Amino acid sequence: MSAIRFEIVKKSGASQARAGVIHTAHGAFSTPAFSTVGTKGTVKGILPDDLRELGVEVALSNTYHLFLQPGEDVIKTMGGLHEFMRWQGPLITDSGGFQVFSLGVAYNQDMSKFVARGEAAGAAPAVYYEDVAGVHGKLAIVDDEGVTFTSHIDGSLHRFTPERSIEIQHKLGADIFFAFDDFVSPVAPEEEQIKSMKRTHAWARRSLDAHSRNLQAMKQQAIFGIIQGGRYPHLRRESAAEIGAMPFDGFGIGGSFSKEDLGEALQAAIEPLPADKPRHLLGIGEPEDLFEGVANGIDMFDCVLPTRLGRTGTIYTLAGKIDLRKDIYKTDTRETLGYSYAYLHHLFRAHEMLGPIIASMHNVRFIVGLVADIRQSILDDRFDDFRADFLSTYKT
RNA sequence: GCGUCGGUGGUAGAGUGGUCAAUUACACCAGACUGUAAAUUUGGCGCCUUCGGGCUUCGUUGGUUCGAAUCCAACCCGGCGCA
Repeated sequence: MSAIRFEIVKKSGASQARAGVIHTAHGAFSTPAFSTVGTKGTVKGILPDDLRELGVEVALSNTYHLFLQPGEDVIKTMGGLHEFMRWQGPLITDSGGFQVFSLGVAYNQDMSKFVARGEAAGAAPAVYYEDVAGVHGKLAIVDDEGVTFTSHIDGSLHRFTPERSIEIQHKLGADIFFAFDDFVSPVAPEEEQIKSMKRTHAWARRSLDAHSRNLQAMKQQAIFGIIQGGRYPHLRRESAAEIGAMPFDGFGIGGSFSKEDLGEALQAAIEPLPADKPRHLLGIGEPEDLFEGVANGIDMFDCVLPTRLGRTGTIYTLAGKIDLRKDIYKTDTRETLGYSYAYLHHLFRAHEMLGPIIASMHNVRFIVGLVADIRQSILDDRFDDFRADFLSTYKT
């Protein structure tokens, strides 16, 4: 039994690309799907009604952030996250595993889930998180049972275990949520990656167990397991085989990648997975990466980039990204959403909040629209052509 | 005319004898951003540079001093007060 139903409508002949529909307790969304990220229960700067008009069908929030503020009990009391944030469509929550990374090993390390071009795995700094937690001002310490962390908001001490993460996610009530996972630096050596991956596997089992003990939640909420394995294809394969054999409703591909081996990592991570369940590539969202993901069989994406870039003045165009704050857009007559680039340029220069709002809306529409076009191209059996066409003019 | 306060890099505004090419903010220029510690953030911002340094700057001119954005004098410009 699963709280969602995944219907595959079309499979591409030439690649692993596929188009489908996922039915949830709060309606359906088409796949490939791009989920906008609303970490704290809001897609920054955009009203739910506007999201819908921009083509958004599904949104993703975060367990860690909502646990800290306002707290899962407040949200449960207010009728659940859908009702609280007034988004009545399909909703996903991330488990907080990523925050273990970003507030733990990656804290103050100028590190993201993507490693710089050419940076080799294994070329890691000489210290790892168990050893340096606290010493280097990390906010999270990981052990096999769970993670102890201090709030980045007020410094208060908390602890997450897989069971606790699931309990919180039950209270939030998203249609789809993720198992609690762990991952390490993209440049950590293999033994660290293995250790972290095994921990993720154990936590996946515990997440599933915790979910299966709540029959009410089982009926309404689906749980996705997360595949780790870093940048080693054989670990990706191993992780996918392990997680893929567990009775999850779908799967997330987590962890870190580099631009060059994204395709290879995805191939290894997806091949062992059951074909009839959806796959979500966590946190990935540049146009070229979306194509790469879909080509390898990804059904769902989420990414902060449309809103983060929009908020800071950069918008997507068919020719590539442009920074509207630059002087050259001062009198640019091109328009988006009915507003000229010149006006947006002015709003950003003047630090008016409408600039980030409109630019975020533009980017969300661009990326969600792109994924919708990708879906159509799969239905029309011309995904590869569409990909080539798009990337021939889009400057990365 | 007399008195008084003041003239610093795009702007505001620190600095009041060496650690000053000159704090800081804003502006400007270039960059970053991939399960959001993010309406964030990094670098540059006199000229030249083999990146060691070199050269010219703090109204103007001259002076004191080993050394001046900082002290003195005259002049120019501005605010205010008195005539």
